[in-house]
Amino acid sequence: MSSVGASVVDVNEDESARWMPAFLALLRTHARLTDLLELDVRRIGGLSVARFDVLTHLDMAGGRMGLSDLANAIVLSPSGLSKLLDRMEVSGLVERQPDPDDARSTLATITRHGRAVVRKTRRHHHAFLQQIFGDVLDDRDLADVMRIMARLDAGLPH
Amino acid sequence: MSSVGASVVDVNEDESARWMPAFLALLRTHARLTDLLELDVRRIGGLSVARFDVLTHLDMAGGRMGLSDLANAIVLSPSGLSKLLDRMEVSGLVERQPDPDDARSTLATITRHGRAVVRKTRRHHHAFLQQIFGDVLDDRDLADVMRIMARLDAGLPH
DNA sequence: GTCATTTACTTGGCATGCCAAGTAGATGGA
DNA sequence: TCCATCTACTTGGCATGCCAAGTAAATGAC
Repeated sequence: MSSVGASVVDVNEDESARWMPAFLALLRTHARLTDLLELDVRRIGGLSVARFDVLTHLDMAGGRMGLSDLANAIVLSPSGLSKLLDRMEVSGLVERQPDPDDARSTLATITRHGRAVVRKTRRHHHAFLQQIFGDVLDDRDLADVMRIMARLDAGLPH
Repeated sequence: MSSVGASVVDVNEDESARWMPAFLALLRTHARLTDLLELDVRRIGGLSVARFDVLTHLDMAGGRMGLSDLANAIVLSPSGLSKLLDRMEVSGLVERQPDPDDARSTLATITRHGRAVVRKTRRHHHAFLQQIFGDVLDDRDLADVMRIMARLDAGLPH
């Protein structure tokens, strides 16, 4: 699923950086969290997160989207999406249709089966998220998360 | 590199969960952070994070480790490590040697080249981490991160 | 001592992803 | 109108990962 990575674990030969424990905790907890989310989504309807993302966006968009928009929405390269849709078509989750307005473009369409699976998955998954994130943190925690993430974001290049 | 995933972005059809913004901020910032770390490691010496992890652990362990221990240390499946080492041998970063104490076991050994690359990478990478994480957060932020991650950890199944 | 288990890897097969290159249709300017 | 460019995808090739199955060696129970 995902690894914490020792990219930094043993880097402090010289000075034991004071921020290292917090950084490692962040990586580790995030890894555990996302692993669980991945497993949860997979458990409910057999979807990978990538497939779930595609179906979620299609469903929210009314059932169909242009591939470019879709790739952009789920942060996936065009080639990655192309191959993902190939596999999802085999699974009967989506279909491709030519765009009547632009012959270069292709529309991805969610199937009845795909819609049923994603809606079921979404219901259960949301409940799971509530349980392992929402119920655990209080308002102060949430505010702190927002503040810290904002500071990190602001400090990041670009 | 990595995607935030819409796994939860659009899940709140009914109630807009109050924790959603914090959760999304956590995912997004973590994704940006790890993408940058990946790029940084790659830029310095051409290593992927997986390769860097292997070399780091080997170097710290004095140059050689049993494959099982190594796989465990970097949180990688045995088959994943086996294939990773195949590729790293081709690149001249590591070598395999039979374990004199147990014919089932294999030792991974870092090469001179591997050692040079990982040490150079480590120096630069640590400085980068200091810059985008250590310099940005103050002691209160770090304490908050630790507290929140601990709460989440405690609430996670298992 | 012998055989069922366990342990340690390797391989084959599949899922994901990315980049580079190729194909085809759409567009803008001369 | 015609061609250089763009835009939208698809393909081929490679890197990572995981699981299931296969091979070999070490261990443990009798």
